[in-house]
Amino acid sequence: MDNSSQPTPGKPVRGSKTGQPIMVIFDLLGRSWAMGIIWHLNNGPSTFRRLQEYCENISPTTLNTRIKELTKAKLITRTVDGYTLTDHGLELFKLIHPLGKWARNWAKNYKDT
Amino acid sequence: MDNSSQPTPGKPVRGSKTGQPIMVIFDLLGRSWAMGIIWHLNNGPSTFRRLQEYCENISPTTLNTRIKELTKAKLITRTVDGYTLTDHGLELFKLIHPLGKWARNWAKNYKDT
DNA sequence: CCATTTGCTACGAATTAAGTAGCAATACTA
DNA sequence: TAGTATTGCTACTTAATTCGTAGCAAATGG
Repeated sequence: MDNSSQPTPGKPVRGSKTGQPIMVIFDLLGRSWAMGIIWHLNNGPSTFRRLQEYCENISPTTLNTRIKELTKAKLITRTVDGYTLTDHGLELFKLIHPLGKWARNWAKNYKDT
Repeated sequence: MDNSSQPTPGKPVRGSKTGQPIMVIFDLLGRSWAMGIIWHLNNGPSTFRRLQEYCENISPTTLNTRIKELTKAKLITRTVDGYTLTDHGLELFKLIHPLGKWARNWAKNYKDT
């Protein structure tokens, strides 16, 4: 399979020719559905089809691509129960978790104006 | 200008037909360079050209598109000194700031295996 | 004035994502 | 144990996004 666009630390990515970790993560997470997949997997392991339902309207092509990228990045893995967050993935989830509450407040103000 | 793909709370976005705030934010930030722009603007106001330098290799087309989206979302704004984070944008930056340290650790383990 | 710098826009090419169909492998059922 | 359903994809075509380069109008500087 083509591996060329897998954001890897130390290799050129969007935002950093030298592959700074934060830019690697931004490149990885800054792709369609990536953060949503991590968000949903926090609720426990999911099969491919279930993940497809959770992410409304995601195409199998894109889901499969994201799964492979996130797996190579060791943020998710596949178990007998389905796809699940790794320890790294869970840590990452915990970091982005506060976005949920913040986003609700942001949305409220968005409407106000 | 075309407004149709501006992720807006309450309107269908990638990941949520009903436009849940967190999915709106994921749609907004899950586009190329979006998080990188916010990251760089934390260092203070930047002109268009300077932002272009900070974000290595970003095309003016994409930068301009992202700027418009983030401006409509009230995360950034334009002042006499250049583009800068709004209060909302600064809050958001503070939330994603820990990703920097985490990413460095993640990258370390990435190499280890 | 005249030269720079700035903030873009235009536009074609390349890359990424969407959408739909369907198939091979596994799990379940009668 | 043969038949049925479910799962995890792949194939393929079309649509949308992003890139890359050129360059121009407006503001700024000398």
